[in-house]
Amino acid sequence: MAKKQSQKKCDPSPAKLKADPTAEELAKLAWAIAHPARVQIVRLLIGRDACMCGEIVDCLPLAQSTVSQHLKILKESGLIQGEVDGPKVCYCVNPKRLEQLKRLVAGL
Amino acid sequence: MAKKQSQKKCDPSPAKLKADPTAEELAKLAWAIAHPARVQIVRLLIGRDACMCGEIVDCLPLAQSTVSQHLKILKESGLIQGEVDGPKVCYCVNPKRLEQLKRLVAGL
DNA sequence: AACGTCTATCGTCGATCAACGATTTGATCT
DNA sequence: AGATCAAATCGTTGATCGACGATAGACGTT
Repeated sequence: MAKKQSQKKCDPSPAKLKADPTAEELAKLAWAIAHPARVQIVRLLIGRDACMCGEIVDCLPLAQSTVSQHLKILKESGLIQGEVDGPKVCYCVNPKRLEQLKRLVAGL
Repeated sequence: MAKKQSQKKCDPSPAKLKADPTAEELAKLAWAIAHPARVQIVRLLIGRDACMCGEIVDCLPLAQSTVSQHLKILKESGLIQGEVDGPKVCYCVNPKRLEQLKRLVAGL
């Protein structure tokens, strides 16, 4: 008690908690939904199973370019994917990635 | 702002995406763990049930002031709480808030 | 080929984050 | 009181976000 933890470090390795791939993975996925607009987009896609960019723009009080940016962030996280369908792009959620997010959060 | 978007024809019930408190709530909680260091802090607190700030600093490759900032963010999200214990501060997770996060993510 | 539509990207701007060192605050002990 | 240690806050810096308008690219249609 009241002993200075100069020797009793929390981690024996000097690398400390550096090597924690799941922490970065979870942070990355959490970051994807760390904005109300992106949460709504994800929910929209889950509810509709698929949706074009234009529809999403119509559903949100944001400019088209802003929505496109949010979609890009979501795509980079792997939570959603968009396949080109002619002149349009059809977005849908990536179930595996969504499951991974749920698993990581549930495992906290 | 957003005074020019005149209710497009996205959905018969546009109010659905307007007032969406859970989206903001989820975004807020997700934001709290949207950084690897904060994920590690939360895990640390869950694993130890309680932890002093100094211990957390020793566990992370970050300066004390930086850790303190992350703790502040986590505290503001409600995910953790710190009670003053003499000269030190004992941090612990807020189980209710953590449950809420898990529920919101699982409910996606 | 030219046009119109849909989407992505560019450039900009203000606001915020993340990191640090230095300093201040707060509580305990001698 | 004074010394000491723990934690929070201050002030700064560089990087990134979030928003937008404007523009460029891809594709089907005329």
